[in-house]
Amino acid sequence: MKEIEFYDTRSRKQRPFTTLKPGHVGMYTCGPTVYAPQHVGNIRSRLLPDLIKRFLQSEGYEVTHVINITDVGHLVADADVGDDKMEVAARKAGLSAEEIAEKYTQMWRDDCAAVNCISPEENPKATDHIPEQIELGKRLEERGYLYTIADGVYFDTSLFPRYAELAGLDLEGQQEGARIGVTEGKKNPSDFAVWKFADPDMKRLQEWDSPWGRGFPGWHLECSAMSVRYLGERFDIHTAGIDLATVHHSNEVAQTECGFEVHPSVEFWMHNEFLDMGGEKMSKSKGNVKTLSNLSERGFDPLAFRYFFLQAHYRQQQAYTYEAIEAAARGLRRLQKIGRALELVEGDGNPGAQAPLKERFRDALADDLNAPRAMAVVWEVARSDDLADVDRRDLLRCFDLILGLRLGEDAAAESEPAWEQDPEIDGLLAERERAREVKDWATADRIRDELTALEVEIIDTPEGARWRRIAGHSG
RNA sequence: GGCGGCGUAGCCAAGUGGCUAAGGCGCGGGCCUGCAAAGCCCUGAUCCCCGGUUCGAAUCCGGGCGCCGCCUCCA
Repeated sequence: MKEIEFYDTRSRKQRPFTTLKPGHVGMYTCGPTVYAPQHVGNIRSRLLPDLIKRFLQSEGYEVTHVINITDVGHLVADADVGDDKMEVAARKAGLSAEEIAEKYTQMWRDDCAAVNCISPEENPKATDHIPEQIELGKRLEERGYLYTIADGVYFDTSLFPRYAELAGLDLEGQQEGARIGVTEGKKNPSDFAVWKFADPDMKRLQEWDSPWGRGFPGWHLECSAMSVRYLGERFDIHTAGIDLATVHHSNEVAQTECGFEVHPSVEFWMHNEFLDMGGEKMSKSKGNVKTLSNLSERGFDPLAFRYFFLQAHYRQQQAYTYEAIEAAARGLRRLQKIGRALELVEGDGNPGAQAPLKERFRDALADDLNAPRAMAVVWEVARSDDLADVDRRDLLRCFDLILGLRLGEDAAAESEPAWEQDPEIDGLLAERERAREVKDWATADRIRDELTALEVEIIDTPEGARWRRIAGHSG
């Protein structure tokens, strides 16, 4: 049994996992901005905390997981005052910001359920916590960290010596405005808005009164305010995509640690790497597979994405290709078949025989969640000739508590997709059946070829011939 | 300009100083099946290039080449 170790972005190393409160883990995850459907990269960022949670639960920890819903803000660019992702989406759809948020929040939750994520204990919305955010802003103001300029109230990062620590920034070397316009009046390039003033000429759908005037909170404020509200001023794990580490999380740390005078506010910063889309920008016009529903439309089980996720280490960029997803779907299906067949085995297993495999699986995950290594153990069990079936069954059950691949699911409930019917095709099939009865294989094969040309696949079963459409591979 | 990551068999991907370089998918071969599907078995790499350290390197160091990400309220 190895000690559990996780890589922590702040200390830039893998170190033994410890908790602030014995047996309990507080974990915060930066959740979705709900103005559009989530893409597969977002889902990867959702699967990381789910893996952490399942693993730690299997280790006996009680995990309180909080994922926020960002349903306000997000300026598209400084140049476009008032152009805000929520607002733009709402305007386009002719809906209110709340309706847009509701729609995409639900879509996100459906996606999470489709990849079998355990629901978080708390799933707070930013707009439901405006008072908490204002309260934190006031604390920062009282402690002298804020200053006001034309478009809002800003945090002076030069007053927080540890500002560059999390992201390992070289503030001197940063090129302000390298990718975005400079905001007039900021004291330091890294300063960020805690509260933005509403543009008097542009009525926003979402704005609130505050001690600093009417406006809306800076994006970073919500995560500080809500993590403290639900997990306390200090908690154990904070997860998100790696892109958020540099700016968002540096700012979050600044707010929480300055506002509440604590350090460190987060024990383990765990960031997942991006999917490598091969330099190809995801776009609907290109028909690139990029959302979970796109996968479903192509006939893939959404859990194939979960399997795909488990095949690579979370801190490595993972190449996202059609081929890889197809391979994952196939691997998943085979594993599920094995798991389901083993569920029919009766009897008790032998814990002694299971122990070594269990330990290797567990130790792989204890080593900064090395899921690919754990999966190798899973396959070893799935295909083992040495283990008794009861032991293979028990082991896969145990593993699947963490994998979440529904390996032992009731075969009858899931089973094969329903066999299809169609007068024309059924007619050809009947003709083929007659040919087969008289062993006229030439005719039977000719009909098979005809149907194959129509993208129809014939499967002979003990109950007779069945058919189904071959999943499309276009795009 | 600053910061970070990667380059291992056709594809995805573990391994980061020393057993025969995990695992999945595909390809090929075989078994089974009239054929096919499913299933089962077998099968493949000396680790981007060059130089160095070492008894010994995919694994450490230096130099190339190539790819990707962050520095934007992008996962």
